[in-house]
Amino acid sequence: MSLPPAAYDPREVEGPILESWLAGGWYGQPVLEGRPPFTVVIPPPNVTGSLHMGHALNNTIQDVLVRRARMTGRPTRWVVGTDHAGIATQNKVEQKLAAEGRDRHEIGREAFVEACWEWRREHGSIIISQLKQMGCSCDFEDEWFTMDPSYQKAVRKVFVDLFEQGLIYRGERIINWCPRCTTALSDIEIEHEELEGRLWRIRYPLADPAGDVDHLVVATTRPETMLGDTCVAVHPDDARYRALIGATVVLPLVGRRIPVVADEHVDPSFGTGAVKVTPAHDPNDFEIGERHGCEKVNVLTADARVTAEGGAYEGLDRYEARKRIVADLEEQGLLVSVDDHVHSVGHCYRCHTVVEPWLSDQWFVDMKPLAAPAIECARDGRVRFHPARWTGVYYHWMENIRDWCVSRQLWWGHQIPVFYCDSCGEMAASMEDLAACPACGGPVRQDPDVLDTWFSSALWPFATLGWPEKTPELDYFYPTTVLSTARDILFLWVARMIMQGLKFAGDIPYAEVIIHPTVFNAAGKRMSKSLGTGVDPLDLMEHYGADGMRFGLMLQTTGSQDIRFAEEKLAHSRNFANKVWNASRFVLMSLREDYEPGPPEPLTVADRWILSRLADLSQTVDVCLDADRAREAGAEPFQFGEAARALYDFFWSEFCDWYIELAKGRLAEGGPPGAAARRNLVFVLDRALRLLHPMMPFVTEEIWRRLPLPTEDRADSLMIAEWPRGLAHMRDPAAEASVGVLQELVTEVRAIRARYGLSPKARVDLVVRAAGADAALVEAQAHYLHELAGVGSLSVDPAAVRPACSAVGVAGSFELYVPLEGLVDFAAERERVVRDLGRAREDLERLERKLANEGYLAKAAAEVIEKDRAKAAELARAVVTLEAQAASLSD
RNA sequence: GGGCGAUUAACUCAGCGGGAGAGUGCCUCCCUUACAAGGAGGAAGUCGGGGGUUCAAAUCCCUCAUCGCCCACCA
Repeated sequence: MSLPPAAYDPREVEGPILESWLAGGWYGQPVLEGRPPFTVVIPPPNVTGSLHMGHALNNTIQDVLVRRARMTGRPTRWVVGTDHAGIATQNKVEQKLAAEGRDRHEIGREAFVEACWEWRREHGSIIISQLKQMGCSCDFEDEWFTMDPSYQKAVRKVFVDLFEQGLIYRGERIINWCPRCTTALSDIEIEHEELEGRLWRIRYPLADPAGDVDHLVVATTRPETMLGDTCVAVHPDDARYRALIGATVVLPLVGRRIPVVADEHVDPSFGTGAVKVTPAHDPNDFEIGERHGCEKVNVLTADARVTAEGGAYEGLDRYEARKRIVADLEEQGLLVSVDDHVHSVGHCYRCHTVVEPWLSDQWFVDMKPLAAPAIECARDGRVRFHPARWTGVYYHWMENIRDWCVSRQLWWGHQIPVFYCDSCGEMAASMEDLAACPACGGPVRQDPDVLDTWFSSALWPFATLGWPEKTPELDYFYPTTVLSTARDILFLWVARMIMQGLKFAGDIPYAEVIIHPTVFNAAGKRMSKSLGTGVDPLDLMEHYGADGMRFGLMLQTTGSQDIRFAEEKLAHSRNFANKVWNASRFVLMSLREDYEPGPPEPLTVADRWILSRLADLSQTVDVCLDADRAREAGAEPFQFGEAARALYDFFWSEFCDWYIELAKGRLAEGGPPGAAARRNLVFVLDRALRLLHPMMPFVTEEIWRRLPLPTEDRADSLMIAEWPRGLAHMRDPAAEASVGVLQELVTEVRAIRARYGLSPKARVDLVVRAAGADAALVEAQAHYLHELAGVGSLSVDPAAVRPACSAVGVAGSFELYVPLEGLVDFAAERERVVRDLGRAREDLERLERKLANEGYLAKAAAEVIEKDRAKAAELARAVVTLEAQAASLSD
């Protein structure tokens, strides 16, 4: 066998591994009755999208869970696909047309929709291939799109059922209107931003002056809407205006005579206490208008220009109209004052244009009946959020839910399956397209609007398993196991999936919801392609490997709200992959021709120690990644960062830095000790690779194949090898304690060597003062001290005194001396010893005070007290030792 | 207006009732036949301020400050 390269090169390795995985048929697994499935649905990325850091993080999380579950033997299904993304896609295609000098109205609806499909064919697979590149083990054989024919059927069925049950209705309401996208938006598609605006105070003259009162003053942040004012409202108890209730004012610039009405909604303390009411352009004003029977005058067109109702201002853009109106009012002496005023302004979440509250006919879903069971399933614990604090956010939204405006004035999307008859006025929702009116047989036309994209994505967990058909997959894989997603779509998507799942699939869509941190850039800004503040995951994979990126992300995934991502953070993950590669290379190269696979042989304390540490690691990883195991252990589930850290520390610090180094001597010796060391190296490495695989699939798979360890279980791929279990019996606290002592001794001797700049080849003698069992413990480790600390002769003596010309050290409760003829800087040694002595005395005093405290002795846990006593005893010995050393050095 | 989160070593962040940790960076030494993308050693923090609970607080409670996010019919 040729020697594998010393450096792991992801660029060379990942491609072929990926090919073999895709060809292997392991990604999506079939129904296997009798075994619990593990199902995840991917949050479907927009077809227009390409991989960003949020996807990289979220899909790493999902893949870690899916890969682990697959190894435990659960049939796994990770449903993948893309979202048609109504507005986003329509905007892209419109931009493309614009670049060609055309627009959608010119080519017509049919051709436009075809252009969208064309876009999808060209761009839709980009993000899917990027997921593959990351190593995501989705079921790519079963890729979904939210506009697939069967998916369209599911969407239509949900609409028709809701319609027939009276849960969908059409109505004229104030909705959020994006004048650039020219469509309605739901409330949660609006992004509010605090902006510095103005508060204008405007004089409205009374039609019939009463005494010396000939006007009142209203305050507004949007003066242009005055064109549509149909009354002025004051609070009924406001003494300033009581006499004016019922009076008539003449609307400036327009001349319309409008009443002054009394309404409880008015806050007398804001502005002037008198509100101009524009029922067609403000939700509150709409309500007031309804209560007082006021006219609704729409003064803005779909693209936010003034309508004919605006008289002289007709055709002006809303902001131009504002300027002109303010100027005209000022000229007429009706502008009382202008003040700065900070208020929050809604923007379109797709194009960031300021939205207009606008009166129009739209379709709404009655949400309260759907919300009730969705609240219930979280209350009774069937659905759990992680971190748990999101549960409260979810309740708050659900309990204050408002009806959902689901119609969009777009062409790309699921067209609303409602047919209107112009002859008899019939309105019918239908699963099949209607050619004639079911009531009168007259001609019908279909509603031209499409449904909110989120209406269809809400069905994702069951529509992708075949619903409304009763498929075996739906029966087996639904409800899904875990959903992992970003917090910004908790309401837009997650909450609605829960409502629709309960309503239509008859069960919750998933039991566990992971709300992962948001990825920000190093400056703490949201990563955004358009702003150029993002990091491209593809570049990261190029430089650090898919494993480096994945592991780096996992290390940073803690319970915190966000991740400030800086590229440098990935370097040590890439190095870690290389470390794993080299450790494996070492273990494999140390094996002999005659190696026979078999169970581990815990021959020495070092063997027992590493096996114990491995058992601990296995437990930690399971508790961090498996919700059931976490609950058994009373721990918070889904601790990706903690699992990654445990893997990293175990592999690098414990396995590489200590165990391999401890084993080297025996490997060179050969014989039964060497054979045992090989068995243990193979066993521990094998299990560690399995535990690492979900987070670092490529390097571990490459090792599995290229450096095949001779173990019993040799699956074709590490991906389907067995997940380690049943290691708990290897726990060995005594071995862990012994190796702890050894580590302290070695570290202390190394520190002495470093202090005096001894060459790595130079041997030193070591004198340790210890008695009884302690002495035996140290003596038993003579050869390790030899190998790891360059100790030549070791002498353990209960009455040892400092040899002349020796450096001194303390390791735990051991006092040790290293004779260094002619080398020792006594002044420096003394200074160090005195410093250590000071610290030890302080620590000891603090502990003694604590141990003398009656409250502490009465109330603290027995094991805590025991631990402190042991610690105090050790410190007391250290103080004695250091005092003696200090004294001996002062001669 | 309501709510949530953050504030720990120069930087980025873990830890969240009983010994202040990691990575990066920095200093010293070492190319020791797994790995220089490495090894060994080291310096570095009154855990944002102030109260409180407790035998014991970075960790729980209150409060203040700063930063970030979410929700809300803030004319």
